[in-house]
Amino acid sequence: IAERWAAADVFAPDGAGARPEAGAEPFTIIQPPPNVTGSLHLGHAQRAAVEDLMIRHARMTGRPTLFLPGLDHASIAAQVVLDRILAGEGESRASLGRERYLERMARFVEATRDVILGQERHLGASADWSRLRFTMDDVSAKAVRVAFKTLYDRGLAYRTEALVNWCPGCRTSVSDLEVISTPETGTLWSIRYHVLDETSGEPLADQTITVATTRPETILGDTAVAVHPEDERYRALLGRRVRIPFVERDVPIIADEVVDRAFGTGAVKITPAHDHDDHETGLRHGLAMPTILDDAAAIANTGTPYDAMDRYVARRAILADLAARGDVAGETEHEMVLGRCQRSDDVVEPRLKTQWFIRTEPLAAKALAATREGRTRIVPEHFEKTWEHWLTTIRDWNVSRQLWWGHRIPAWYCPDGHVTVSDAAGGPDACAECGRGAAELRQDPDIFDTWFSSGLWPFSTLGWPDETADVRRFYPTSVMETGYDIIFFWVARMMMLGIELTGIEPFHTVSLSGLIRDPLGQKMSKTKGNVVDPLAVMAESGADALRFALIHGATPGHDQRFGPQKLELARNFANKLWNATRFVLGARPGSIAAAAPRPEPADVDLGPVERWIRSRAAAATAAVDRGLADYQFGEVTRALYEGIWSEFCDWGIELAKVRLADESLPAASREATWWTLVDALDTYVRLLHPVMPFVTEAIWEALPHRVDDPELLIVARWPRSHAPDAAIDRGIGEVIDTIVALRNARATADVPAGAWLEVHLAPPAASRDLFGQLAPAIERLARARPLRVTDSAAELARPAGALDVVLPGGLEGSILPAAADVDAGARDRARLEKELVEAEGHLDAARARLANASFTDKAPPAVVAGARDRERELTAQVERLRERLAS
RNA sequence: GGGCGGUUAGCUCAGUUGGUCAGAGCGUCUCGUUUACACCGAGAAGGUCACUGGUUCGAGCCCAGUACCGCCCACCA
Repeated sequence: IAERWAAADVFAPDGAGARPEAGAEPFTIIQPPPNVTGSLHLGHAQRAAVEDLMIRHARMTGRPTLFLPGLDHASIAAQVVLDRILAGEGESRASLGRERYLERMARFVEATRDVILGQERHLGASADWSRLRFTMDDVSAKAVRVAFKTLYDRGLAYRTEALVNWCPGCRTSVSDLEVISTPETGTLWSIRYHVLDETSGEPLADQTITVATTRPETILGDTAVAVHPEDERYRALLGRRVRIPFVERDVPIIADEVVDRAFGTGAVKITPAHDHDDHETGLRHGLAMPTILDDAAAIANTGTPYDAMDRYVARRAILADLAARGDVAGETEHEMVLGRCQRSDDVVEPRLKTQWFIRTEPLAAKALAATREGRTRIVPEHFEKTWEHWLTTIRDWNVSRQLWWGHRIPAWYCPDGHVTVSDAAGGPDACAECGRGAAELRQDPDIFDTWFSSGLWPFSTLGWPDETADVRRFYPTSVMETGYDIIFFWVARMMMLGIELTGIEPFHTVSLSGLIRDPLGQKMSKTKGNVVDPLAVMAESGADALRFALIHGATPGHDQRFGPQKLELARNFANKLWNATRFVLGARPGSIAAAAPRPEPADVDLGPVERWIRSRAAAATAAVDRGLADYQFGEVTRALYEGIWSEFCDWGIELAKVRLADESLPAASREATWWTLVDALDTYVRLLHPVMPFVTEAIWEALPHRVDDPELLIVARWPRSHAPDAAIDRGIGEVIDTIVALRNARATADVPAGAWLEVHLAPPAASRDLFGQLAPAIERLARARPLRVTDSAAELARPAGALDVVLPGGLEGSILPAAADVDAGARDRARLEKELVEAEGHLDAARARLANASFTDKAPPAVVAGARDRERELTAQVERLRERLAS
């Protein structure tokens, strides 16, 4: 089927088969391009299902739709994966070198991209594959260069020495978002620093100041000890100096308000190059900032024996040596928060580095304005608070990565240290400041944070910065759909960069889905071994079932547990629809030729059942439209499940069967019934297509079409919504309630299900005709034969043992027992008694409500009228039940 | 330390303008006749909608507070 779609050229916005309506506004969806690091998981499948649902719906409404597929180079994630593979081959980043490493990466990516794209196609994603884009392709590369240069020219990108988050495992800096705060129990050591004698300048054996630290190895980088300015305990020591052990550095005791007197000893060692607070303190006091850790987080440049030791090895050694000197004053267990690398889980070290940053405050302000002023809407709404909070407390974004796989930062440095940022593919011709030739310039070895290029995705994929036709037509885009877990990483960056660089919000709606969890509610992860492979699921249950299950269980922004039961529900549903189709196709009256064109059945030939079937299909259309408009896709599938199964199959088809089989009716009537079934099925199949594209396309192929229908359902027109027929809905509703009540009575009385019993019904006057017309259907569905519809309850035949049915609408019935089973009525008495108790309860409540003057005064008239009706119905029902029980 | 979300039938969850809203699927218990479907059909049992107050004629639905659970953000050594 997917091949037929492709052959018909329906995926492109203006594909030959896509049939966009002239003048219709384009609909563009932004999907997160999956990482090229491996294969897709259920989260991707959910994303793709939801996105494809929106795209298919838009396409069916005649809009030119752009669903642009893509892949993200995922620099750090990809490197972590490749490094692991290389390790298995006995190689490493270092052993290969930059060039060969990148070649190896290209081969790796080539292999995984085919896997990923295959999975997306398998799912039925109706993307325009001819536009497949990659965040590392030439167009993206140009967008990255131009974006960066623009930001630089506007003073929004700057290079500075600052404390960055350094991951020793990945050997790169990472952004604040990639540092995961992890609560851990550590140790807080108290360490004595010896105060210097003011005259000799030598440390005093007996005068010390005790500092508290969780990282003793950073002692080697200490350049001060700080106390609170108003701390009486240390006032006398202010201005004195202490000697830092091992490095034998003499440093001042300074006063700074950052110190919390109540914490630890109230004195804190200051390591400006390896701690954020200390760095600030160091800047305030003009302290030296020696770096004592190398890229691998081993001690370096201290001139001590600890050099080259790993940070934790050094920590133990230093503690032991301090203890030997008698300078460890104590240690206590300490609950603290450690920053760990999102990718490698290594403890991140703050380090001083000269790197590139994006000034985020002005960008964030614009993004906030966009959501506050409603130009971009976030669904579900409550994420706006999270959004607000993050964007109002945002810090500058470190975009330099000391990795190889990614976009090289287009900044060149001349021997004099001048910076030249260029967006030219070949780099600058000369230093922007001193004019030195390109040969003397050296390009920054670093690459960009992978999210920098992802942040340009909505427009870089359309050809920006060039003024392409695609940019003009499809930008800004319509809906950005993704999981809420990357709202900061990706969504916020797209908004910030998009508004700054293009002057307009990149999309009008941000639709955030929840995460897929395993049946126990745990996050799926490879280490837990609870990851589900979408391909395996599809092999077992089909792509349609997977899509339905993923969409059915979801509420916007909320996680869902996913397991086999949900899949089974979906698969059964597809099966049900398939079987219903088989029935409809097989029930074609002989008077209709197999290839007959589909007529609009004439109103005169429609009976109540046919009108009801149409009405319910209309109701389903309205419900689906509502769900789609609100991004409540779970509501869409619920409406379809209910409409197709509980209404169309359970009642529509069953009621229609009677007329189809009735040879006494004119052929036109039976034909109208069949065409009505076809029509309803057609509507349901169209409505369901965005969720379950494959079965519906297959069913559609087998259905008779209208003259203006296209070959393929994927581009068939979305059903027009019209109001349900309230009168027929109410009437058939009564019939259904009656049949259920008759079945109920039969079951509770233990009358064999297969037995035909004589039934007398006295429907309310308004429904008498309808019951008369539907008598054959009631007969069949309630197994009531003969069935007599009488004008009043008084005429009901009620021999001994009759089963009684009393409905709220004023309807009564009797089921006459077989002669051999006169006790049936007695067995059924309990049911009637229970019904009486329930009805009385409801009646009491209704009366109490109406007795309340403030209710009748203040409630809307329609509500009061409804309550009156209900009271009347209940009163009648209670009376009749009492009579029946009394007789 | 802030913020957000959740708490509805044994399980998984719907319930968006407060007025038949107490629901669905699975599971459980009965029973299966009518050739679309046993991946099915019919019937049934099962909930003081976490708790406490408040607003209202009326509250799963709005407000305040409490208790658990989960998530996000957070540079206190």
